[in-house]
Amino acid sequence: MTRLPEDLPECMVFLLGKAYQKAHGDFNQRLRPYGLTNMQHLVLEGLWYQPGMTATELSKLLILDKATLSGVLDRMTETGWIIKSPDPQDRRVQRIYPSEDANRLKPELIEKRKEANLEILERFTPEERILFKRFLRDMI
Amino acid sequence: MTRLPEDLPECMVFLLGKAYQKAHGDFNQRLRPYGLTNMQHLVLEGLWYQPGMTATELSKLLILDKATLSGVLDRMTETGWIIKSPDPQDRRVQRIYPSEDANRLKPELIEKRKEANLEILERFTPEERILFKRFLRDMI
DNA sequence: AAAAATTTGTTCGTATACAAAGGAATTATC
DNA sequence: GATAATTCCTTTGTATACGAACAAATTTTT
Repeated sequence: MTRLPEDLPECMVFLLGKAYQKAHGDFNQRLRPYGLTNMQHLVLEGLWYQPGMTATELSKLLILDKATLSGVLDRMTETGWIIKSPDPQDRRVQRIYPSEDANRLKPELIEKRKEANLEILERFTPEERILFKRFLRDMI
Repeated sequence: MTRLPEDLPECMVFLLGKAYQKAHGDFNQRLRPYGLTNMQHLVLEGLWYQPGMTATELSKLLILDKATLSGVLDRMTETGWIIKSPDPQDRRVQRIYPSEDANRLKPELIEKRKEANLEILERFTPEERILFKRFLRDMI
């Protein structure tokens, strides 16, 4: 079995990518039974925090490209997770709300994210958890 | 301006994703003049480490889905960064090599990754850098 | 109020990502 | 030594990602 080039385990882009790949994949597995993706779950969290946001507001909140979000919202409308309703003040804008079905599943779905988060953090000590999160936040 | 839901800055999947998004985007900017992507650069690093690897070996080394790698290698062959040559022992296998053009740019390209890495790390103290990398490696 | 600039959201093009299925070649098993 | 199991890689289908260009609507400027 080939080993890693000496530098790769030192390269932050690589390390961040692989750590995210792992966390992202695990969380997606957890969401699979619901037919939701990580990204779609994230959108719901945003909308539960503040229902009726516009796509632009959501994309700023979640640090997402508006072109990416556009597709995500399309699929979520298609599958009934969210509802778009036109803004009477500004005809360019659509206000976005979680659907009733989504709201019904809210406690369960929030719980899933907490589980996924704990699974990641449990290998670290409480001090390490604080530090790790601080490092990541400092990058954003 | 909307603020983040209280939990998002605590969610590791979110934090890892955004930190990676940032690092990945910055590195891609640096590589843009060469017409290379982060992923393609990574493939070259793998091949410089051990030329003649098969796609399967590369995908294990770089922790990549083989289906994803297949497309990346196609594009890199198309643009002349790598060369595929059939293995005489096993007709299923293609051995992959960096092209002459790629080798010529090797020092310059390696330097780019180092620069990107430093840009990320310079905001942390030496002790923090060690810790941060350890945390990320522990996740993989 | 007409022209210019900006904002909102979509569409297009390209590049990952990965599950699942498939074709071709090789190896293992009986 | 023929069948089964495995391996290598590609293809298909769906979901991000994001730059760039765009139409429609709104705001700003003059």
